[in-house]
Amino acid sequence: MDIRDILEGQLAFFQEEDLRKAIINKAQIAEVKSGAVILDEGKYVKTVPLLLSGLAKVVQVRDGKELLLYYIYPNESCIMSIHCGLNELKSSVRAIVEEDSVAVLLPAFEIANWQRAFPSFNAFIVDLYQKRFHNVLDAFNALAFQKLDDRILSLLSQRASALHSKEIHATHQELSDELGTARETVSRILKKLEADQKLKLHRGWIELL
Amino acid sequence: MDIRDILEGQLAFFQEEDLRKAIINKAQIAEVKSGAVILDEGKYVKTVPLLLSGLAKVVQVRDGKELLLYYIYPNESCIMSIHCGLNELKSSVRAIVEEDSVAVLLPAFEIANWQRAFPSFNAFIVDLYQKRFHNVLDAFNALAFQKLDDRILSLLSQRASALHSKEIHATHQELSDELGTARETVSRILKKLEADQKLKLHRGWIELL
DNA sequence: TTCCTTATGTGACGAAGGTCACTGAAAAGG
DNA sequence: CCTTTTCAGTGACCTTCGTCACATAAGGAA
Repeated sequence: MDIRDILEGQLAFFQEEDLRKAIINKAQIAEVKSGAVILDEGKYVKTVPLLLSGLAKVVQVRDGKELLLYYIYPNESCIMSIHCGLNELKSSVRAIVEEDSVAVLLPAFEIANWQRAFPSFNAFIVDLYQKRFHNVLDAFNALAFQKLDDRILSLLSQRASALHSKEIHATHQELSDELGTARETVSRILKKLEADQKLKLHRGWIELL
Repeated sequence: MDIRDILEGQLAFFQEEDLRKAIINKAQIAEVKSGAVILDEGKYVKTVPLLLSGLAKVVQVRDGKELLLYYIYPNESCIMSIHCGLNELKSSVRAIVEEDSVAVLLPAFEIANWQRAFPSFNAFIVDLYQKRFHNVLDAFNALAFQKLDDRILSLLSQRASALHSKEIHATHQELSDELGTARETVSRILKKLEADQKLKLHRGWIELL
C-alpha cells in the first residue's frame, strides 16, 4: 500500500480533499525516535509536526529544571509550534518524543494559508488551542493547589492511561524532572505511597495497584 | 450620538459590516461595577462579555484560595466564557471586574455561528486563545520558577501598567489573594522591598519607585 | 564471578512560606 | 472626639521540600 493512501486515510478528519492533497504534497513524513527533541526553546519553528503515531511530551524548561505541561497524542499537533510559527516567535518550551513516533511535518509558512482556506484546518487549530489551554490550566492548578504526593499519583495515572498499562517505566529521576522537584523527594514519597498500597516499586518501573 | 454609532466605531476591528450589525442587534450593553463577578466557577455560560472599557481579572479558585491567571483589557473578551459557551462546559474559573467597565454581552449560542460565518470573528477568537495561552503559560512559569518577592514585584508592575500609574491601590490581603499566599508573608516581603528602595508603602496603596 | 554503572534509600539540615496569636496604627462613622 | 473597623507589623513555630552526603542494591558486561 502506498504511503500516500495511508496518509489519506489517517488525515480523514481533514474534510477537504484539496487540503489532504496539499498536505501530502508539501509535507514530509518523519520517523522520530524516543528521546528526540522536536521543538526546543529559543529556536524558531520551520515545520509543525502532526503526530500520526507514538507519544510526545511538552515541557517548560528553566535553568535545568523541567516541568511537564502536557502530552501530545496521535492525530494531534504541537500547538506551541503552530503558535510560534504563526507569530514568528521563538519557542519557550521543549517538546520531546516519549515513544517512537511517526509524524507529518507541515511547513510552518503554509499553516496560516491553510487555516484561512480550509475550515476543517481552522477547526483543528482552534480545537487544539482549546485542549492545550485546558491542559495548561490543569498543570497550573496542580502546581498551585496540590501537594507532591497527589501530583505524583496524577502523573503516574496520566502516564498509565497514555500507554494503556499499569506499569510505568520510568526512573525516579525522570519523574522528578517532569514534576520539577528533587529525586530524593520523589523516592521518599513513592516509598510512602507503596506503604499505602497505592503502588509497587521496582527498579526502573512502577506498578500501579 | 447614538449608542449604535459608538458601538459601530468600537467594533471596527470586526471587518464585516454584517457581523457588526448582528452584534448590535443581538447583544446587550451592560455597565458593570468594580467587584462584580462576570463569570463564576461551576456555572454555565449564557452570555460572553466583550469589554469596551474598564478592566477585569480572571482567577482560579480552590477552597477559598484565589490565584490570578490574567487580566482582560478593553476590546478583549473572556476566552473562558467562549470556551465554556462553545463546549457547554461549566466554568472552572472566576472573572471579576477590577475597574468599572462597559461590556457588550454576546449571546453564547451565536458565537459558534459567527465564528463560522465571519473570518474576522474567527480571527478574534484564535487571537484571544493565543494571548491567553501565553498568559497562562506565564502564570505557570511564575508559579514554577519564581520566588515570592519576584512574583510580588511582577504583579505590582503588571497592575501599574494596566492602570498607567505608579500607585497601586490594593491592600496586602488583596495582593496575597491574587498570589495565592498569606497576607503576613506579603507584608513581610513588601517591607523588605521597601528597604531595598523598590517601593514605598502606604496604608491601602503602594508606590512603585 | 567480579566489577561497574545506574537506580534507589536515608539521615541531617536549611530555606521558603504558611499559621497563629497578638500589637499597634489609620481611617471612618458616628 | 471617641469608638470601631480595617490594615499592617512582628515573633514563634510548623510543614513541605530542596540539598548534600553517603550507603546499598540490582543489573550488565567482561
